[in-house]
Amino acid sequence: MLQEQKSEFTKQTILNESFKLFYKNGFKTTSVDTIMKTTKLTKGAFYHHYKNKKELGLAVISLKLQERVFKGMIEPLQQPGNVVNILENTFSERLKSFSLHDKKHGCPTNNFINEIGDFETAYQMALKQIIDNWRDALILLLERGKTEGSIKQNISSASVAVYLISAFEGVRGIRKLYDTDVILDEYMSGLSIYLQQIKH
Amino acid sequence: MLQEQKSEFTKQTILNESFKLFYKNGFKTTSVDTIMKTTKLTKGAFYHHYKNKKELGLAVISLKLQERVFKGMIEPLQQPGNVVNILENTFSERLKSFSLHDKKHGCPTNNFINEIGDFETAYQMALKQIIDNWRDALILLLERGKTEGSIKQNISSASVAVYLISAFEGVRGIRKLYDTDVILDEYMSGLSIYLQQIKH
DNA sequence: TATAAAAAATACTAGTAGGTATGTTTTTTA
DNA sequence: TAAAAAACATACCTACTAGTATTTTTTATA
Repeated sequence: MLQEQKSEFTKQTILNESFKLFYKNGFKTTSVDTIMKTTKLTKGAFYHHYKNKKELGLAVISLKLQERVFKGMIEPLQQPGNVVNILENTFSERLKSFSLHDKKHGCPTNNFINEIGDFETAYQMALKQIIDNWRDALILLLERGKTEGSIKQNISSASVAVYLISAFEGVRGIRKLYDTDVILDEYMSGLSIYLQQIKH
Repeated sequence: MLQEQKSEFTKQTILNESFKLFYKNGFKTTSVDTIMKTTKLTKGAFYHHYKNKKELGLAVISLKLQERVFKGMIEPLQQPGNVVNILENTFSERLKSFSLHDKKHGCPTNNFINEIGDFETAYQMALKQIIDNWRDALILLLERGKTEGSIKQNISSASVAVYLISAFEGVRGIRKLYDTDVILDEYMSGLSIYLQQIKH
């Protein structure tokens, strides 16, 4: 295999395994040794590709988490159709689509935010980028709804966007405490009530 | 000093310092050594009063966190007055009352939930208790509102309760990423919009 | 006031953490 | 095909981790 391809493959493998382990066991409490054991590689390989654990953490945030939020929560907003329907579908369907694993361990982005969002500026900024992108995409959709007449004119799109994101991330955490989906069903019903209010 | 009093004082000191350090730096990443250094006591004292770190963690959850949520978010719900006003005041005033430290580090309960809510059943259950109490208190208030005619009859109190809690906990995390209170203002405005919908 | 018991201090263990120094293997290139 | 460079492996270092064993100090009690 070409050296460049092989090297890139190794780096991606480390990144992917790291994401999984951070998601399952937390960032700070997952050691470089543990990561490299799952990749069947050694520490030498790790420190050849990444400067240190911090650089890996930032890579997981700006590559894995960013992509996950984009595909799951932002891209679905950019379709044509009724704005309120898109909102309800995006938030509800996303929740329904989660595996047991993903329900148990919450939102990987929210986990990072709560674990290291107040730890170092570099992490803070990388995570902020994700939320800002999400918020902006929601605002854009809500403004389209106002233009099309499906969303009330007198409500602040930014406020609705932030409230929607907050509730979603919040319930992803709270669900960790329960063994059933009752809390998710209640969330979805609570979301519906909210969307009724912003509908024109 | 009486032995019993002195002993209880020491145990409380360890508990209080632990809460502060867990809040600031996380549970898993705060060592028993670090805790005992701030108390000016030694490891011998710690392991005399607590079986292990897990027991301490559970004590912080069921004593410190429980009390904090009760005083800040449950007790204010149990006053007489218009239900919608009580809800708006409780959630908004609480946010406004937070110090810079508390804004920076989010909600200590939510931090525990996201860090170890999926780690061990014992933690899960202790944390679940807090959320259940909060949820129950909100449902009780909303049901009173329905009886009094200030809250719409056809909305599920449990759903509204869960959505309110989720959004509150969610924004406490997200605020960590920002250096300003803009996100909190947007949350509060988004909350207002929600409460308009459930008002009769 | 001697003795027992509780509270706390000291010294230690075995295991894990991030990171480094150096060696070996593989691939590229001249 | 030999030398250079990149990819990866091995061995190790220092600092820190939860927890234990033992000793000293303080307090209660007979």
